[in-house]
Amino acid sequence: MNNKVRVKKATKNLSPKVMEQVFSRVAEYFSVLSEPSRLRIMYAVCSGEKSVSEVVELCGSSQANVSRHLNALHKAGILLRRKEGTTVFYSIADNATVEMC
Amino acid sequence: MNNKVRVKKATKNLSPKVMEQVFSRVAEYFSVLSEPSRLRIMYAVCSGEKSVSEVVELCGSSQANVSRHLNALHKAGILLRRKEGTTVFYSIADNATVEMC
DNA sequence: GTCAAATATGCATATATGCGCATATATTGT
DNA sequence: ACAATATATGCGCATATATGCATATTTGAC
Repeated sequence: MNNKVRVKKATKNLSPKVMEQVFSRVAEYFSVLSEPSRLRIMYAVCSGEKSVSEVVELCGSSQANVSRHLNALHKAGILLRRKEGTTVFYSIADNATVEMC
Repeated sequence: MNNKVRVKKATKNLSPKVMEQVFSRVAEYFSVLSEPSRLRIMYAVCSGEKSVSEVVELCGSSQANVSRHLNALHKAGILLRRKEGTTVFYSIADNATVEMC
């Protein structure tokens, strides 16, 4: 099945309003991945669950920045979050994201 | 092969400097796809080659904006460009990009 | 309660970028 | 050469966001 048919099938039942919402969501998703700093963080985390301070060590960015970026990646559903005492661990939610990058 | 091993294999021979360049390129690629207006244009074009004015009709944005966005998508290697007289046609360069969206 | 460690957040600033507007450029037909 | 059409681009503005700095918040140990 060619691409034209595939996309048509996938979107034929969507109203223009819904299409706009889809565009917004997809754009937001890509937006989170559109910065080298966050990709560096993704690279640090994709080898296994890491705490914020571990990512700070690996990436060399400031703690404040890493915390913000990890939060953004988490809110976008790209990273999972696990709290253990005062430490917060982040890990890849879906390997497909890493494959894509 | 799990993701950790895959990424390690894919990056083990890359120096930190090269890694940074990779991050920059990937980020730039995602950046182009991180706006609803450009995704709308992608959706217009993914059903088949379209001229600039056709995309303007389909998207409802201004001619200037559409032209800029098409140019950006072309420079990122996401769209192909074909000139015929005064008309410029754009088309999807790689279906994988559409699949991804 | 107090202290220390880990993480998150408020604020100011610098940079980037999308958009509207007007205009430039290129190509075809007369 | 001139006009008409299609496309591209320069400019200014408004908005978004990454970063550094300081500080707040949360949790565990004593």
